[in-house]
Amino acid sequence: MPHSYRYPRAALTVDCVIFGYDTEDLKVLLIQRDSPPFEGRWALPGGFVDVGEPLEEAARRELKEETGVEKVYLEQLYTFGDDVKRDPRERVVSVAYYALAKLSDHRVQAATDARNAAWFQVADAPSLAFDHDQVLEMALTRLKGKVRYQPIGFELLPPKFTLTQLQRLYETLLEASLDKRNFRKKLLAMGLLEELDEIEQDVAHRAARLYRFDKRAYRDLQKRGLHFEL
Amino acid sequence: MPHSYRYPRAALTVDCVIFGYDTEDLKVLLIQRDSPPFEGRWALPGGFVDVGEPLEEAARRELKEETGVEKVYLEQLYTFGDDVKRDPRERVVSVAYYALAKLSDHRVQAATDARNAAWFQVADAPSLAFDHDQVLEMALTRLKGKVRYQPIGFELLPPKFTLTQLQRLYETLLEASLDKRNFRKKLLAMGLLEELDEIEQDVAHRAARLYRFDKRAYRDLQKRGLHFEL
DNA sequence: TGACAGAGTGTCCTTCTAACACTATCTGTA
DNA sequence: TACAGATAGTGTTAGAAGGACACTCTGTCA
Repeated sequence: MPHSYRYPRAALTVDCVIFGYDTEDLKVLLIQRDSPPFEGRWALPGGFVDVGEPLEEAARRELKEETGVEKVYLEQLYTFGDDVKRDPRERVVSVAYYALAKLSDHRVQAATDARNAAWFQVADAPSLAFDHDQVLEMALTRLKGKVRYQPIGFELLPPKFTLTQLQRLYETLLEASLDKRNFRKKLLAMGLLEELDEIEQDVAHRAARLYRFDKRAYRDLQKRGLHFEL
Repeated sequence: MPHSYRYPRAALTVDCVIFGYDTEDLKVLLIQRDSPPFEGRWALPGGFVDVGEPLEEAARRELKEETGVEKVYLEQLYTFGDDVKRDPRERVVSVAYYALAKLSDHRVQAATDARNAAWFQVADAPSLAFDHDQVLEMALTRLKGKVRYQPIGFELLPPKFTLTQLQRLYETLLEASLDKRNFRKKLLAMGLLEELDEIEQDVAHRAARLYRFDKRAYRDLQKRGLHFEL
């Protein structure tokens, strides 16, 4: 049953840039397109928004359908719609979201939707379909900016982590190396970390103490105007 | 000539939050709606995006049509589309832009498009049509956040200004009072201000020296990773 | 038991931040 | 013409935060 409008309308899509961290590298979740345009090329998960569907819900739905990943904290990134030919078929405006996910929590269900989904190292991701290279780059810039003044880094680690893991994560995101003592001093001084009575297991050296992110302290801090600043 | 699609589509609009500063208060540019829905109510300037039109261009066009204001630096704010009933007529997704304009440069052309347009003090703007109260609030939050680490404040002043004017502007935006000596020290140390050989005219007290924003120095700084931070 | 791998820990110097008050200059009026 | 009013302009100091820096501790494995 076709739907008619007095004037032609752009199609509306959502795309998701999902970052994950793997004790080593920053990763991004991609799918392989199974139909034209860009058949076979890798792309960000995403798709068309239903007319009765909230934008963020559409993003979540597509993400789950295409990769099996769910329950991530999505944040709106930007709406891409200045290039009217960004989709070769017709005018498409796309609202991009981004998120941080713990890789450990999100083993990808390959080919849920008859599609291939996989984590790629951000550093050597393939060239993507549509303008998704641009979208990814913007998400990365935003992530790097945001991590400086909001402790979002915690989202990328397992619930219990060592200070060294946390430091490595920040070093990866900020592309800088940080002083161990200063890093610890600063983070502990913020009071956002809860020291646990547990230590790492199964490592071939002295085991490090485990910490947990103290969400309550974080919320309290936020109300009084947080200054995070690494 | 009607246009048909296999699935129903949301309509796409743009809205503009234009801030201006008036040596006293922060203002926002509003229009009065001349037709339903919300006939007679004040709203943000904006309207439907043409299918072949880039988003930002649509925002600029609507802004000019409805208020006469042009040549402002628009930045994308957010895309509102989670409430599917935000427009009572049908599903409408709106991409919001915001901008800073010098009030002196932009005397509003009243009723350009058979509509009333006017600057309102942000503090006592009327309740707006659609979800525009929310949009305005978000723009304000963004502006306040941004002003801390990017010297956007300069956009809101005439090309030549005194340090006191600049300080008042920041005090208005940050809703805080700043120490005169510290403020001057810090701003001058950044090297973004060019001291002119001119002073204020027609004031009933000692005339203050005029300054200009040094865009070249700003661009140079930005490349080396700007730290503005008031 | 010794070599290896990373954990954990303090001090000092420098820089930035915040608090603070008086004199200078111009105008307008008595 | 002088004085009252209004705002311009200007430095110092004390405390806090940031950044540089190196060695000992603890566990594992060969």
